[in-house]
Amino acid sequence: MPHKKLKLADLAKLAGVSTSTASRALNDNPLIKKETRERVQKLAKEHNFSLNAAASRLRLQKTKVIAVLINLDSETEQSIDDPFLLKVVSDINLAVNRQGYELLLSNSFMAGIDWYGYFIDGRRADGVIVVGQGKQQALIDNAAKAGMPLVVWGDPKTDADYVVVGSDNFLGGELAAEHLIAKGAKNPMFLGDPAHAELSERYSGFCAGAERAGVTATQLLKIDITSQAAYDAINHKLRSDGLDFDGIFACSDMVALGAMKALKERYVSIPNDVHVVGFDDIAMADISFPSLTTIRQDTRQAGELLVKKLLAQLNGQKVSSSQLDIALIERQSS
Amino acid sequence: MPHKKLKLADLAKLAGVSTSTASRALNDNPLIKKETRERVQKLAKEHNFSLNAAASRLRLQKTKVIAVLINLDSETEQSIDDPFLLKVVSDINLAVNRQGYELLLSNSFMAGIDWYGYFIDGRRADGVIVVGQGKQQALIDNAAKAGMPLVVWGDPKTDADYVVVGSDNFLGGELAAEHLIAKGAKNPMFLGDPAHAELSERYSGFCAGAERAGVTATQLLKIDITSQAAYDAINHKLRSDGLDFDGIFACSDMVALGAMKALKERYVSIPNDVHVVGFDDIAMADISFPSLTTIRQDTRQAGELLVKKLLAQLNGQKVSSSQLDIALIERQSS
DNA sequence: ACGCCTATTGCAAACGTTTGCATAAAGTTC
DNA sequence: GAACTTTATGCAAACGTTTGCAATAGGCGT
Repeated sequence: MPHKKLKLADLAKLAGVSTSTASRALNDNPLIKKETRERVQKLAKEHNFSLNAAASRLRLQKTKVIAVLINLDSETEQSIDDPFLLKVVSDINLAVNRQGYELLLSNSFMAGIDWYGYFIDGRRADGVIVVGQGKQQALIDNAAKAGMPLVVWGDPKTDADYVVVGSDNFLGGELAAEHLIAKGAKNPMFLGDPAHAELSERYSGFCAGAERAGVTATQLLKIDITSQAAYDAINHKLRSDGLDFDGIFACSDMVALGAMKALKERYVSIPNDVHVVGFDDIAMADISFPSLTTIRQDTRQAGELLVKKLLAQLNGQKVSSSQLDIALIERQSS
Repeated sequence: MPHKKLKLADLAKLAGVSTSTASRALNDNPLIKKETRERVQKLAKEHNFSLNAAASRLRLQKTKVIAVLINLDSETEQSIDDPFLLKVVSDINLAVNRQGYELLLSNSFMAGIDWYGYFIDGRRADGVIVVGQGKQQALIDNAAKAGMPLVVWGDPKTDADYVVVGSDNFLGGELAAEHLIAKGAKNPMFLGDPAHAELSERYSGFCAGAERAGVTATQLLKIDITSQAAYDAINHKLRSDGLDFDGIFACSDMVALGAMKALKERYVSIPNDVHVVGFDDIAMADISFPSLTTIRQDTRQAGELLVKKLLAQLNGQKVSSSQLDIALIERQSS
């Protein structure tokens, strides 16, 4: 069947009206008589008619598209591998769709230097959600200054001109520290890289919480945010320093799991010898053995909020950053 | 700075040429004198000029966009949670970008019933990559019959009118069975749901491999493809049947990890009492303890191939399904 | 000096919508 | 029944590209 493309004019002809009427009918414009509207809509459905989005976007100067820009640190173009990030993207996708928008999945590789030009001037999207603040925020700043509708997933305490949505990382760190110490840890250690905006907050919170609970000397093991790095670092530390810590607050669940593997291989008991707390609450946290105590980030709510704030901006409203609630989920690892 | 949008006509004026010349210059059309081309291009760069994609698409009848359609089984709109699927998407993203295309992330919720109408007639994308055959393939069939440029990630043995790229699932099953038995398993069990096209192949291969290795009686524990379901099912089985198996071939790593958790909680030794083999080789396979022997799927290559085949179709070439190599990665769980 | 070929550029139409404005038909008021 | 309002529809322009064709200029052979 040589399925030939219907354009609005064809549909209008079928319905015996003009294209303007057809257009308005499809948009349920009350200018058009109810019967006419319904007739056109029924016809459209029957013929599987769909508007040419390109033409529509050109005319409307709007795309009904939201771009999600994965902001990776690594210069080397790398695929994302932390399941948590992907979870965030997936939940954003859901929220975007629920609002009737489509999702353009992009990254710094495609968007280049001038995000405003690429997305907005280029009429590829009406607004952008940036996932991951990364270590350098200059490009985000530029885009924001150029007036690009923008929301960033990151640390909401960031003092910047753009809107950030994220968890209360500081509080998460506090909770983790207090929990570890309440469980008996005297020498808790932070595992991660405070160079990241979000992780820096977690680390600060961790130190503050520990101090408040009466532990002044905490360790910091600075590593990349991958399970492999965590595994290697713990192994190395055990070999060189021995077991001079009895609690770990890992900056992410993947990091925690990597650390736990190293501990288990050396027959360090979790939680008896070392208490472990992670961050994120990915699916694996519950499935690992022992299951992982962690700080849960509500990605579902995050997605909703990111999109809501972006759409508000598109509507010309002034919006500000906001923090998501987090919760400590106690499991076997502590 | 009230960054005002440059259109091609403005850029042309700046360069002192007509819009047609400017357009051709940007496309490096040799009709235009080299100097002119370079002058226009330099000017474009300086002013961060970018073409209005909507207008361009309208005129060209091409979008330079590839849609990725996540085909979830569940009627309930659910976010994806298997890290492997997300890995696939991420690698497709990479490959798509490398070809200069953009990626529209979509799903059955947005695309509705008539994929051809939505994506192609609607000028949202030039072609579609469907991730996941799922249990019902009618919609894929319809789209293919309507002539939609299409490649599916699934089981390449599927006898269908559309092009499928996927791993050699049958061989994977065989390798897993042979490996389990070589390691001493007498009563291997398959964990998964053969209703899925891909899993059915894995199961068939598993049975064939076992039989060839001299084990005729294999068990099948039919479960949803989630770690939680695996955990519950193994728990339930241990309680009701006791430990009447000594090898598990799980249809995915997540399933394997869920099963392993149940085993570990009941002090069943892995690999001494039960050998476990998974499928996919997600990051967690290496990080779990004991680390998980598994059949690796090459998602990187998958992404490349999916995109390559789709572009070939767009070029009018006839392409056919193809299989990816897989490999058994031996780790501690066997 | 003329015609012809090549190199470079510009003109104008077309892609398919949406919408301000004009129009036509029908109803209302005095 | 004239003037006016209301209701429903159509006309035509505009969104910003790309490209077939026409046009101009310069070079070259005779």
